[in-house]
Amino acid sequence: MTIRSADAERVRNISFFKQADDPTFARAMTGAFLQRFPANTTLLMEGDPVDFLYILLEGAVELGAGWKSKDTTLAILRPVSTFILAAVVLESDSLMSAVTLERSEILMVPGDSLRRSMKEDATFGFAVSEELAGCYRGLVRSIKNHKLRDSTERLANYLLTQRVRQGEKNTIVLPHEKRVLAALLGMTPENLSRAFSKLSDKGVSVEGAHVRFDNVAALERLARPTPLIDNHYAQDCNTKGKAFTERQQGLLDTKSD
Amino acid sequence: MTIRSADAERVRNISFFKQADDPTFARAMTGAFLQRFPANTTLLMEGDPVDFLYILLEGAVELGAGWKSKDTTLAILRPVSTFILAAVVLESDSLMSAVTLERSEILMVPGDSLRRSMKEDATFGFAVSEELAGCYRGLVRSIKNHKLRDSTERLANYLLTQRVRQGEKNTIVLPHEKRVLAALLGMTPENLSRAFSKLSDKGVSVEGAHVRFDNVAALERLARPTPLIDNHYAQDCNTKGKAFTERQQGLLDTKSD
DNA sequence: TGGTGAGCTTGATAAAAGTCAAGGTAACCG
DNA sequence: CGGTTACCTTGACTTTTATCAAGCTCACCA
Repeated sequence: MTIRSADAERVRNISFFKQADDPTFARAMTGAFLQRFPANTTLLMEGDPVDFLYILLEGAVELGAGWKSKDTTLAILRPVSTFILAAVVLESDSLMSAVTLERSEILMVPGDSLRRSMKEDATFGFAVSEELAGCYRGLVRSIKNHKLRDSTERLANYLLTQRVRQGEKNTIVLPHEKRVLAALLGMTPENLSRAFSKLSDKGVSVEGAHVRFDNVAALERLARPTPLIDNHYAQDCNTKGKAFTERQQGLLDTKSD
Repeated sequence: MTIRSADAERVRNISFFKQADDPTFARAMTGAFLQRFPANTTLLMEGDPVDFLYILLEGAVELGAGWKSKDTTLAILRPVSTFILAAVVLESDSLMSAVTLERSEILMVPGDSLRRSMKEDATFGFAVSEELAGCYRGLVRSIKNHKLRDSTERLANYLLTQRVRQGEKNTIVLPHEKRVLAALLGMTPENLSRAFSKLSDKGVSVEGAHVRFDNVAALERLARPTPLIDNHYAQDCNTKGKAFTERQQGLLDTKSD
């Protein structure tokens, strides 16, 4: 198997592999291999059969979809993220396309291995169910974000989420190009610019990828973040003493399918 | 246990219970009870802790969400459907509210029983994973439907889907009030009316809940249905010889969380 | 050093969807 | 049977978002 042990370690730390014991983990990884892709490589097109679970270890991947000459971005993934887990579980065709945005390293795990491990080890299977449930809830959040908020409100909440993740400082660095950010927030680059200028009222100033907050209270008054939509903490969280992961995802952020 | 055997039979036929053996099924149903609710009863509010898996046996339920005085419908469920499965698996709070639209019968299954069965029986656990994966894909379809199509296109595709499900006849009966249908399709009742009149070009005529199609070809030319968005067959389907269920759902139709 | 191009912004315009107000129809009920 | 009510439709208007067309900035490079 062509996997460096450092990579194996990172994969093991993914929520649903963490709970697997060693033999199950080894069996789930049977036939897995690491592959490197340049930027702008299409990994998967809509409708393609899905043979592997993809685990992004380095780089960035955009999940998208198109219809009648329109295109839309469904999620931008950053390491470490898995994608098309749902299609793997169902042995069905992909509903989205996947394209690298940067040079990326991706671990490809054969669907058969994963499904077999799930069927043999109920604990591991349950962990995958938790992962799928978390992904589902991420999409519910996305839909709420889109249907209940206008573009300026979505941007305001995105900025506040980034601020929390980057340590509650009064400046943040945008992790994507603005056109990518616009796609992620479901608007055109033009409207992203306009949304930023609407937020200057609320003490938001932008210079390149740097955003400064001079009046967080005013921004929060507009944004009204809520745990029922915004998942400020993308890492593991704790409920009833049991650790599990529920990632923010889909149109909001990182990690999908 | 207060469950009629006729109801037990219907529950057993739900995709992910069908695959369970009898002892597992019995264990998953430990402590389950049937409850009747009048119309317009709130079963669950956003943010409520979720203690039960809900299985709708009779009636209709709307799943919705709100923010800042706005409200939106995420799905309309019809029997037999489960809901808030994802929250049950994760033992977390509901991200959506659930309200009966009609007098309804609902089987409430304790979350503990379900989770325990999943952890004890890998086959059952895998079946739940398949269900969650199907739900996830239903939401992906919903998002694509919303982001890639305008309201008239969504209506056109909805009508074609109903036509397939109701037997490819040239008339169908709308299964919901128009205002409910509007919510389901993500538009206002006013715009639903306008969308219907835009479709009169394509041979669509409406009288009350009855819709007639006089030029299906023209309608399809506008609607351009695709299996990557529209799931015409809400029932079980077959892939690689193995039966599994992938329901259409979310904003498109029936069945959720 | 001056050109080239990608990314971003700005303004003008157009399309899509929501809002508000009025009216029509049909079922239900006193 | 007349009146109330819920639902649907229609028209005028507003808001939101997308589109198109310039321009601007800045890094990169011949």
